[in-house]
Amino acid sequence: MKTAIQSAAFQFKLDLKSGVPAYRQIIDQVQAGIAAGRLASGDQLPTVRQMAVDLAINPNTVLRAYRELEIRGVIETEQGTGTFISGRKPQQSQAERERQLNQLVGEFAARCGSAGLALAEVIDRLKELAYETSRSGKREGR
Amino acid sequence: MKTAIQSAAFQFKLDLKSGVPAYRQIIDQVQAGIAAGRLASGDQLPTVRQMAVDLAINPNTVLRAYRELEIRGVIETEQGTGTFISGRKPQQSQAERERQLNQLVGEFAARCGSAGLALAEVIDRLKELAYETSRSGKREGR
Amino acid sequence: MKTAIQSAAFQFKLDLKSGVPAYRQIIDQVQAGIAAGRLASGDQLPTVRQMAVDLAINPNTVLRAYRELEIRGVIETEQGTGTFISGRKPQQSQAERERQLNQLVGEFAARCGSAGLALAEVIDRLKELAYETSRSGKREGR
Amino acid sequence: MKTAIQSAAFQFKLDLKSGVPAYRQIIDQVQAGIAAGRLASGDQLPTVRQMAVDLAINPNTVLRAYRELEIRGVIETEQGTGTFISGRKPQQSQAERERQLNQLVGEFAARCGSAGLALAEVIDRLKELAYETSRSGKREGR
DNA sequence: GTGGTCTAGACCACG
DNA sequence: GTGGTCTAGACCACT
Repeated sequence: MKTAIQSAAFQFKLDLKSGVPAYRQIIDQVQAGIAAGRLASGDQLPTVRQMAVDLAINPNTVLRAYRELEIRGVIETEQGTGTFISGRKPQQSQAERERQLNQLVGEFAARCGSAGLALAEVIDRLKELAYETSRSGKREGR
Repeated sequence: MKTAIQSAAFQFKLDLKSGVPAYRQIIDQVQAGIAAGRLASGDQLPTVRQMAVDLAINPNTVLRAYRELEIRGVIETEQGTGTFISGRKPQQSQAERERQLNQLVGEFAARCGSAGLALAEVIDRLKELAYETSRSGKREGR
Repeated sequence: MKTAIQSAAFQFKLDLKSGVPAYRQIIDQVQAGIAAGRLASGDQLPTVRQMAVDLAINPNTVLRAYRELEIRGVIETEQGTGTFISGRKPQQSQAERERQLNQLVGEFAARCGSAGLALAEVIDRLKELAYETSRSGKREGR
Repeated sequence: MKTAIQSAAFQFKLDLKSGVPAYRQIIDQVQAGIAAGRLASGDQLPTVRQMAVDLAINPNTVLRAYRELEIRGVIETEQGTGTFISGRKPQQSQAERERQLNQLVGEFAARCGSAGLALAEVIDRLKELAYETSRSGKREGR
C-alpha cells in the first residue's frame, strides 16, 4: 500500500526569466534537495504530470529533467508507478571527498566574490536552503 | 588615481555548462564588478576580440553582451578607441542581484548534491573560509 | 578549415517496426560504430537535421539520442559547430576488462541460444558489422 | 516421449532496459523456443501468474503476450487447464528471424562500444566459445 | 493513471 | 548554418 505523497513538503520553483532552462532548474533542485537532506533514497518525486501542472510547464519538460537524472543514476523510474530517488550512494574515499569539497567550495567562493556577493549573505541563503524544511516526514527505505 | 587600463586586473570567467548563456554571464560580471567597485566610471573593458580570445568564444557573443550593456547605459563605446564604463551609476537592481544570488547558490547546491556532499558540511567549510578571509581584513587584488 | 563530412561512410539505419525506439537505435549504432572502429575520437557525426532527413524522422528524436550520448560522455557537442565523438577513453584495468568481456559474451551467447540463433551466423553478422566499412577515411585527432 | 510439463525446463528472461517491450520479448522467446525445438506441439507454457512472478512483471503483460500468440495460432488456451503450444508449425518467418538477429547483434555491439571493447576481440572470444561448444557436440539440457 | 516515444513547429544561442 | 529549449498533442506500454 502506498501512502500519500511524502515529498509534499518539497516545493519546486522556477525562475523562467533567469535564462536557465526549466529542465535544468528542476535537475538542480532535485540534486540540491538531496544535498540538503530534504530528499532521500526512496522518496517519491511528484509525477511528471503533477509537476508540470505545479510549475505551469509542459510535461515533456519535466520528463526530460527526470530522464536526465535517471541517466545520471540520481533517480529511478518505474513504469506506471512513479519516480523515486535512487538508492545509490557513490561512497568514495575520505581523502577524495575532502579534496572535492575544497575544490567545490573554493571555486564557489571565488565566483561569489567576482559577483560582488559577500560570503556572509551567501551562507545565509545556503542555510535557508538546507534547513528550511528539513524536518518534514520521510518515507523509510522502500 | 586611476590609469586607463587598470581593468586589466579584472578577470572574466565563463561556466559554459551552467546553462546560463555566455553573453548573460558577461553582462552579469560587468555589473557585479561595478557594484563591487572593481570597475569604475571610465575604466576600459577588454576589446571584443581580446575577450573573445580570453574566453574562447565567438566575438559575436561578446559583441552582443557589450551591445546590451550599452543599451542599458552601463558602458559606452567609442569607435576606434575602445569600450568604457559609463558615468552613470547603473545601480544593479535589487531584483537582479537577488536573481544572481539564487542562481549561484542553487547551482552550487546541485553540484554538492551530485557529489554526495551534504550542505551542512559544505556550509561549515564556507564559514571557515569566510572567517579566515575576514581576519586578513582586506580584499586581495585578484 | 573544415573538410567534408568524414563520417560519410557511416550509414545509419532504422527499423521502425522492431519496437525499439528510434532514439535508442541511433545510440546503439553510434556505440556499435565505436566498438567496430568505424567511429573514432574526433569524428563528426551527421548534423541533427541531416540525420533527421536521412532517417526520415523528427530532428528532436535525433537530438534526444545525441543528448543522451553526450550525458554519457560518448560524444561532445559544440554549439553552432557540430557533434563529435568524444576523446574520453575509460581505460580500466586489464583484469576488469577481461571480466567484462567474458560477462558480455557469455550473456550474449546465452541469449542467442535461447533465440534459436546459431553462434556461427551471429558471428558472421558481427563480422560484417565490424569490417563492412572499416577502411573509410577518418579525421585525425582534432 | 514427451510428458505434459516438460517445458518447465524452458527459462524465460527479460531485459527491461533494452527498449524492447516486455510482451514482445516473451513472444519472441516462445517463437524462438519452437524454432529451436525446445518447445514442441502440446508443451505447456507457464501459467500467466507464474510467469508474471518469475519475470517480476505485471500479469497483464504476460496475458497480452499470450493473447497475441494465440491470435497468431502459435499457442492454444484451454480454460481452466493451461496454455499449450499449438499443433500448427508457425514457421517463424525469415523476415522475423532476420529482425531478431539484427536486434540482438546491434544491441550487443552497442554494449561492447560503451564498454570500450573492440568488436574484433569480442568476435575472437565468441569464436572460442563456439568452438568449445561444438566440440562437446550436443546441447546440454539447460 | 504513470511513464515513454514521437511529431511538428516556434523561438533562442552561437559561429 | 549549427545545436538547444519548449510547447501541444497523439499514441503506446505498463500497473
